[in-house]
Amino acid sequence: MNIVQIIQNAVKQAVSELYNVEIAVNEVICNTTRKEFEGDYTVTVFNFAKTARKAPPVIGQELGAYLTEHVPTISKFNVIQGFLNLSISTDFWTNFVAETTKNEHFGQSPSKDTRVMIEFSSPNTNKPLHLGHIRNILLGWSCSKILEAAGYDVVRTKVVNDRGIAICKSMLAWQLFGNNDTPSVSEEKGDHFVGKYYVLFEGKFKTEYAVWQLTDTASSVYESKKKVEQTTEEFFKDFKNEYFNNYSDLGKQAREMLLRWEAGDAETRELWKTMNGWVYEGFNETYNKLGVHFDKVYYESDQYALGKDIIEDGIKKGVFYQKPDSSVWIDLTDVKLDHKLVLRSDGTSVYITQDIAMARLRENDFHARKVGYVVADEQNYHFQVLFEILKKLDEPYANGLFHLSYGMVELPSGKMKSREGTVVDADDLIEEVISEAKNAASESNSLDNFSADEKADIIRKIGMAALKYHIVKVNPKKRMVFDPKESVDLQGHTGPYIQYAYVRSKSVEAMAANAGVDFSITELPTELHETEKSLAISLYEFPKIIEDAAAQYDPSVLANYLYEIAKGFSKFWHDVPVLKANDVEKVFRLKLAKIVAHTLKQGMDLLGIEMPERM
RNA sequence: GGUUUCGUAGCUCAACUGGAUAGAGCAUCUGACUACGAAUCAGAAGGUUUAAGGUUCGAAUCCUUACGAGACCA
Repeated sequence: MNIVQIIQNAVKQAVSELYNVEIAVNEVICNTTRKEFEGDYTVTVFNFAKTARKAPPVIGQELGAYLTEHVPTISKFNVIQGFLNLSISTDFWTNFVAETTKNEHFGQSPSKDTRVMIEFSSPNTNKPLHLGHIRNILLGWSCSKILEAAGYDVVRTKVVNDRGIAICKSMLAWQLFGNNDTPSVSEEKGDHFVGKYYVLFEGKFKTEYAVWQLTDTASSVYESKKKVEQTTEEFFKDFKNEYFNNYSDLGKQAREMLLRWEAGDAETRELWKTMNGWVYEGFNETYNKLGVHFDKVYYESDQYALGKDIIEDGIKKGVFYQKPDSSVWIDLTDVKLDHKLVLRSDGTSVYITQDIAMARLRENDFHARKVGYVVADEQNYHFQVLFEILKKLDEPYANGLFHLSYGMVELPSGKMKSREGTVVDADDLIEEVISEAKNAASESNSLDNFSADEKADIIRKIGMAALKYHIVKVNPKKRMVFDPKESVDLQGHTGPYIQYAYVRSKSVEAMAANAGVDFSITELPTELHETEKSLAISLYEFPKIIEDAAAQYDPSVLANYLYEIAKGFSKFWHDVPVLKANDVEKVFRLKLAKIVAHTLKQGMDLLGIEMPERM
């Protein structure tokens, strides 16, 4: 049992015995003591003051006396106002360090016997990945790793949005203007290549639209449909979609292509396969650079027509109802949501229908009892609705659904807008952080002894750590402002700072081994330096931090914790000598350094960040 | 218009979910490399937690209102 739980249980016991009041264990507030006070853990006793009918300081004294008597690891206590500060005996911490060095799996929880599926990334095939996708991918990946460490059996999936009008636009533009060009001929990454044609389509369409606006047809449309006080400019801005659907030649061609695709036209399907193939090659390259992979990829094209049987099933169960125009709806007013359309009157499905179908498909494949979707918070409402519907349909995994909702990424200049060309491309960004790491490395000579390949690999790890840590340290729920310049910072609260602490801890270990330190010494120090103790206390929390991060689906909890450890170690490094200490202290401090190294490496791995052995 | 999330140092983020004097990093200023590695450490300065009320032993955190920003739904 964890020391905090021991204290909580003992307090519960004490309150029951001393005051005849029954409280729940989790009502006992027990935190680490702030550093300006003496003690390791602090119990807040105000809560019991009312029911026990005594002044908080008195209760503190009485509880303190009880705890030091009944819990052997508590050596002494002091009371300030309603705060009971408890000191844990030194040998508890030294033993913790000695035992943990033997535990190669420190931080890994035992199996929870539960499968969890986590869906992330889920890109469209018409444009390359950008900064927003990077946040999604890093969150999804690190959550999946953290859940694994917390004892879950994790399945990673993505759903590729590979069909629809958007990809038809790219296909059409390539057909019309591509001259049979290919990514390999033009030496472009496949996803960028296809994205280029999407942009090209939009450009051509815009020109076509502008020309049309000068025609008589356009004028008469404007005159007959304009709202009061609406300028031509405003009107045509709003009218764009309608123009695309009803007047545009390019729009007509794109829609015809979509119809041919849906009809299964061989030539169209062939082109579609080829172009999506290029995109996947490009995506995979980016996924590899980010160090992520998936266990199962689903394609929207495989299942977009599914879901109708589910609708019928739902109508039979009385979950859905049909209107006279034969459209199908669900009434969610009982959970404070609206009536929601699940099947159009023409029998075509809507987004949510496909999501229901997808959920069932994956249930058949994996039987996961927890299912998470990593999707930006603009879709909060959508997932609320989806989850309610799945609950009403009584799906077996319905109670384990969660939406890992994250805030959008903004630039210092505001939102990213593809139209204004302010989108930060994923591949560009990766390249940039690595080249920045290279600049920094060239200023020091610490990498001089390495081969060019080794050097490049270390620099890549440092650059990627800067980028990934910068993103993953922010609470997912919050919108974040991303300044590309800051993402390549290598000092302070950053990934490379943590890597540096790790590298130093490994280097002391190596030096100790070279110096022939006698590791067989089992004697432990009887007193601890302040920085040793606070480091030990922090390290002790590692398993709990992983559990917390897993429970909240929040990697930033772990990221910030690892920074604390690295910081604690850096201070320790400066404050206390290791190799020059006496034998008992030397061996103990090396053990402490070993646990730091283990914790940092494991922890960063859960964030998807690699550690260099030297830097 | 309705629903909803958010507002913390100049900037980017924390605050153990209601606990002690709101903490870090960057930027600014000052110290520490002939030292187990200076991508480091120590220190200074920086705050009426958007504003006003309320709840209580105790509020950045909960409630109400206003202002500001974002998202979704028609």
